[in-house]
Amino acid sequence: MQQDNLVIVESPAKAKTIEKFLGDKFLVKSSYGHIRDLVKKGLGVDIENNYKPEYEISEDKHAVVKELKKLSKEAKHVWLASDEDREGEAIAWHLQETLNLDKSKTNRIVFHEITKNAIQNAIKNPRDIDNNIVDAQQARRILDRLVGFEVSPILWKKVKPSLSAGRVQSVAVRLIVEREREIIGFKSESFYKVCAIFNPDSAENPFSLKSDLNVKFKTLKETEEFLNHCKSAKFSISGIEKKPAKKSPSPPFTTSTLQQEASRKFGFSVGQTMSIAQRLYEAGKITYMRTDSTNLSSFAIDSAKNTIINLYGTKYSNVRQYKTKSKGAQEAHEAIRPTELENPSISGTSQEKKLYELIWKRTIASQMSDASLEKTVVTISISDSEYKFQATGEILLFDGFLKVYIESSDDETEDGDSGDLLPPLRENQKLVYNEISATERFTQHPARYTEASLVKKMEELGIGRPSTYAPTVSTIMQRGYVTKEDRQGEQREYFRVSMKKGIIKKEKKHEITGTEKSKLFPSDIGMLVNDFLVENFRKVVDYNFTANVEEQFDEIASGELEWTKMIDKFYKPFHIDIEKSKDTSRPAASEKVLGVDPKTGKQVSVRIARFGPVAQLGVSDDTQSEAKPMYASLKKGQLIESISLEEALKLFDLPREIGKYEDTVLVVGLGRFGPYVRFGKQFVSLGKNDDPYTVTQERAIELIEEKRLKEKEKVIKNFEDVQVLNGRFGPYIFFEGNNYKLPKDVDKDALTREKCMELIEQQGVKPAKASKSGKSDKSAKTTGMTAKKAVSVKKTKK
DNA sequence: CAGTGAGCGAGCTTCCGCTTGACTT
Repeated sequence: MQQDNLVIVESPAKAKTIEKFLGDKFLVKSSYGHIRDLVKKGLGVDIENNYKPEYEISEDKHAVVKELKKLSKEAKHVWLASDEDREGEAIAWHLQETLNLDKSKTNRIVFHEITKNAIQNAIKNPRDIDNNIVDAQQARRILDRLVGFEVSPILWKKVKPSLSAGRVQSVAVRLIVEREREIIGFKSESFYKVCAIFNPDSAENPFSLKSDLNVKFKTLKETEEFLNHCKSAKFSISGIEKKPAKKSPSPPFTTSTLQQEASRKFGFSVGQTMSIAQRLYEAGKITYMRTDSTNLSSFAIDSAKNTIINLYGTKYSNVRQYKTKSKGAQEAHEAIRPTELENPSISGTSQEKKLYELIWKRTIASQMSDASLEKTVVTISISDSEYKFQATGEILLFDGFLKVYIESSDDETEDGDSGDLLPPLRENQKLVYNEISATERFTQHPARYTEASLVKKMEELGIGRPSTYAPTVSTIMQRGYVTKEDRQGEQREYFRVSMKKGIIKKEKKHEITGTEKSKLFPSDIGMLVNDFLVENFRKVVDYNFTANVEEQFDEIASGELEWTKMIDKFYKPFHIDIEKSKDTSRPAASEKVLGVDPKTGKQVSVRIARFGPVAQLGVSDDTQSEAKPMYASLKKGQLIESISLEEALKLFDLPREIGKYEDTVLVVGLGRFGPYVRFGKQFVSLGKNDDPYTVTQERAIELIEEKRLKEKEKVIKNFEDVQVLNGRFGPYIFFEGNNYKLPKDVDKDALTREKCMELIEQQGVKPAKASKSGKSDKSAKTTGMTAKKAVSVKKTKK
């Protein structure tokens, strides 16, 4: 059966919804995003020919294009209904070109909400493709290609193959590198924070009042002087100030704010959040999840209002319109919201439920009344002193939106005690102290980025789009520029001085500081590449570069600027920088001399070598009399930028001998997968709590025996060249470095060598994996396993 | 897995933004 009208949208889920609204004269299909792009191989831009782009149908889109071609030929009218933004306009244009659509029967339509009314309205108000907007997109695309494909090859040559640079990713890396340098350069200072607990001086209405001193002392001496003064001082309330305050809800979610809240509240990575949201979207539970708009449709506002009145009453409802303020927003979609606002929860996995409920709460709260509070500040003066104590209290007069949703914040401040209820107090009331205490605190370095806070920063700078935030974060990790890591904190000493009944007590205490969870750290390569880019392509990695070119794209879109002129103006000087950078020597800072080893007098340096960052003891171009230099890989978490001479020297303490067992030396070392004990040719991992620098012979022997026991249990049958082994996924056959499946119905205990060979032949004999010469059977086994793994990885990639 | 760190130089890598699936171990 053939329909008169073909409507093409970007997303299949959207197509499904729209089809319901349009009736049976309309067939709604999806293009699955862009169908055409610059050629995959080579630059794809003809520089000599006024930057003429060379497009091709994307690899995975041939089937879609074929189907759409057929359907569009059959249809009487084709409606290009891609999103109303730059990319959407380009998608419509590429469709028209690729499908060879007859202009007389093709129209471009857009709608802002997915309702029957809006869509029928759109059909009534068709237009043509706006070529200026298409040109703006082409300029964007071509600029990104020129930057990416001209700078990346320079990195392959100067630093390492397969690296990459781009308008978005390189700035993201720069943010992380520069933040790390701020942290490295940060000098923490300590100060004393003074708190007091007061009681009334008469016993009639007992209470205790917590308060903070309005100054912080720099030294212990000052602090003790102050406490001494307090011994005999008189305290009284010199002021009570009440101030009304209100809090307003945040706007509904965009992609970036959803990623941030899901990260803060549930610890989701940005990729995780997006894939859960994708499932909710496909199930029709929420609106589109890649959006920069905080706008809600009139339908959503109405039904939020009804839901709020039903659940909480009229005084909780407050209809609000939000304006999107992020840079470069294109507003093709609504904010992320539940499709049905009357449903506070849904069925699904626990993650889906959590995310849905978060979206529901945020959306509903955004349409609720302000919370109103009363803040009270009580000032307590001290006789013969300028200093004052202050107690603050907060009373919630009306909860409003807080009934539903409380937003989390990135900087979790240590003292969140500003919301206490104060006891009844009066001016000039006399107080006595119960305890006055001063605790040593430390200034904090700026926080490292999390995935989500990086996205927040990128959005502020207008870098990247909702559809690329998560992929960009994973690209810079894949390239090895940054890693997401946990770090264990360190113990720190601090003082606490307290006074009760005139007696001053000084204590030394301990706390753990510097613990990091899922934070982004730059690698040495990341720092090196960043410095190279900043030095040679300052303009492109400038934080304002995107904002500047966006302004020009807007001018192209409004017809004030020709796209080829804009690109030419950018490319000419850019390409000169490319040529210049080829002449520069290897990026600076590739080697750093730390100093001299006091024991041997040899030079200690660090650099990036073929297998990563290493410390080097000695100089390689020394005279023949010198021995070859020694090398040691840097440990995880150590950076060339910040490693000290002492830390570098310590790396050479391993491997070290710790004794003998069964006439074989025991050597402790640090491998790629952590600390180990080597016993002859066998390697045994150290436990979590074993320190390779202090581990004893006894402990090592214990570990070896443990491993031996495991090995014993591993072998089920041993026919010398063929073995039946117990593996992670159950028993399997091992032969010539390869693993073979053991069918479930075979009794493993009754296996013979012949039966094994039969099973192997059935599965096809795999080529023997040559083991490294001079290795024992056991190590041959392990190398065989990895070799097989590597092969299968390659296969899936193809 | 647990070494290595130099060197011939084939053929490969790479961007940003739109969209979803497709494979198993």
